[in-house]
Amino acid sequence: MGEVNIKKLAYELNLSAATVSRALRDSHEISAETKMRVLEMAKRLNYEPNPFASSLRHQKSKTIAVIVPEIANNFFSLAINGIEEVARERDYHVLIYQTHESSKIETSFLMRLLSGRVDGILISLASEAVDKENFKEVSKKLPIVFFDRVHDDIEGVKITTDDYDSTYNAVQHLVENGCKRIGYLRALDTLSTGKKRMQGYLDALKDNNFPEEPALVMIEGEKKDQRYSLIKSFIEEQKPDGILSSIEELAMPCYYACKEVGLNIPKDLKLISFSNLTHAELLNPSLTTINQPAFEIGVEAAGILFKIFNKRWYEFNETIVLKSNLIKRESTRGNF
Amino acid sequence: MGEVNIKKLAYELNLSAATVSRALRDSHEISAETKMRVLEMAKRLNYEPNPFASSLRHQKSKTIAVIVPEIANNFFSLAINGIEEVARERDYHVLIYQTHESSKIETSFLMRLLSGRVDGILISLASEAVDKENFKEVSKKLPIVFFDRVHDDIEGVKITTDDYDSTYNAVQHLVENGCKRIGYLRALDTLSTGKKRMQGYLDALKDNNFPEEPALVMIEGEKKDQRYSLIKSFIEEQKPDGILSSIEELAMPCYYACKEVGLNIPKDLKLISFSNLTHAELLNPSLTTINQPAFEIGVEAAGILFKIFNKRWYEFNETIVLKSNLIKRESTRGNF
DNA sequence: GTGAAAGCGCTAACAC
DNA sequence: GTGTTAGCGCTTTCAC
Repeated sequence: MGEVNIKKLAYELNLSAATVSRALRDSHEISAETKMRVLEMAKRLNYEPNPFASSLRHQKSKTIAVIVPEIANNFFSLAINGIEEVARERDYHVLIYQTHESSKIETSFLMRLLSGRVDGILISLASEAVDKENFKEVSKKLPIVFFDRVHDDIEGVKITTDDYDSTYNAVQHLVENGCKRIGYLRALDTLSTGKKRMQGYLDALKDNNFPEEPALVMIEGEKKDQRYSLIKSFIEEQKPDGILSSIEELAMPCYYACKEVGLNIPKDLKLISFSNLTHAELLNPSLTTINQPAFEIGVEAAGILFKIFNKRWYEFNETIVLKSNLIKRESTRGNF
Repeated sequence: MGEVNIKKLAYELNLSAATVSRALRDSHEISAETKMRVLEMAKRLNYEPNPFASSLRHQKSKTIAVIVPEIANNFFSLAINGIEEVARERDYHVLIYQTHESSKIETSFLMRLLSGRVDGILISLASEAVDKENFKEVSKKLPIVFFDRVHDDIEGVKITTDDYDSTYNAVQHLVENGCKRIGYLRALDTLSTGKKRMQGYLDALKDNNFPEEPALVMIEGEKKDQRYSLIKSFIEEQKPDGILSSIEELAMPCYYACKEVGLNIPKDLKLISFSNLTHAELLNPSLTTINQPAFEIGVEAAGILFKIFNKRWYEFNETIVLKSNLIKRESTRGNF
């Protein structure tokens, strides 16, 4: 309840509300002197315009929504960081929502946002299978930019990384370092992001004349608390000498499992993973990572959204691909 | 621009807007049948109430603001996670702002929020010296809850951890493991949070009859990119056999510095730090941490804010202290 | 260059 | 139980 409003300013200045409003918006119809007087009074009384009144009037909110699976995640928190910085530059506000990988929650957020609360949406999809129709519905009414976790069947503007190349090159790196049985820890398999990562792995194996061996692909179950035991038995049963993890959350348990099983990384098993751990360097052993430019993805995604605001947004249907970085460290060092 | 509004619904149903509005809010004055009809039509037409209109009417926004130094930080992202979950339960929206430790940016956010855009604020203060007057001004108009990074001179509701005990006990642990020269990496010194951590360190030294030695307290400079070199020379010059770091960001460089200087953790130097690293266990060596209940702090802070909404908020001036956890690992193992 | 009036969508008094 | 009216604060025709 900003108690001082335009009416009050107008009263104090012996002007009409209309004039004050125009002066505040620096309209050319207002004399320099009046503008001065208004601005001064506004400052003196600590006037803050009521955002709801002007949103109601303009049908725009100066607010964007960010929907992510989790905030407490090295990748997403960095991306949000980038988004927030861009938004701040433009005096926009950022609403944040986490889906915890549930498409039901995701959908309910999207529906709620159709009310006009935001001018646009930045979203990284939940891994649970999505309702494509929903997105079509939403994107008819609201500009929406997808980042990192995207789906081919859902049209729209997308910012991703070179997922296919990343896993392809990662496998290549493992092969060069002598791996013969390369396991893959699969995740995000309902999303294009996950499919591309998987395909890069498969194609790289093929190009190296490795036999197809489905058992070397570990499929994550529903429950997150089963990850560790799943990985442990995977390692024990399949005896891979290299593991490529498609998400950071599956790579960490490998460390624990190897310790438990008595395997040495990298002597017995080489490990590489998508990760935005700031201190992958300090792990024991340091982790070879596929490092995604998370901050830049956030900046890019937000940047595109603002571009869309300034044009007719539905003209856009592009996909921008940023490059990830393969950072070689001890976990893949040496040959066998 | 939710094109379907109450007027449209009213028109379709041959009712007045007021009746529709009442039906939607489940008013007791409306007949069961009418309610049914309205609800059905609303669903059929995908009606979403315009949040700005109702905010304007009610002078409340169903939105809270979270102001933190950084989002991409293990502690803050977890806290935000907790906040978001609580907000979601209550159908509230969460705006996010990062100050990058600048009190100027912090102040400008606070001022902008006075417009009524949010019903309350959760804030973790920037380390840069704060303008107390500002907060008094803001908290007159808006409920505000401080968490973790708090300031004694600023009145208000606060959620913190047992900072003094944490450092006191950490020093105790180092002493028990044979440390004779315990260095302290100081940060947040303008805030009570930082002062309490420092005091816990000082008192623990005194209680163990250690001589006062100001040079063993490393004061962080302005520039973050100087952290590493600062720490390196600190270690070389002061030759501490134990280091207590008041923030995670100062502990990580210790690893690099020790490697560079040829010191072994924990054989030559024991290290302990405040940290919410998920995988402190996997560092080389694993890091003994003071683990703050970040998620719970977020939940608690948001919970209190909602309590304040339901009562007369200015009655509150309490401080809630949650306990941190000292998790002993290899970086402080053994005696010399 | 300034003012009066209407309206964005919703809701609460006040009718009946 | 339902309708009429006014107004939240801001902006924008349309007057003058």
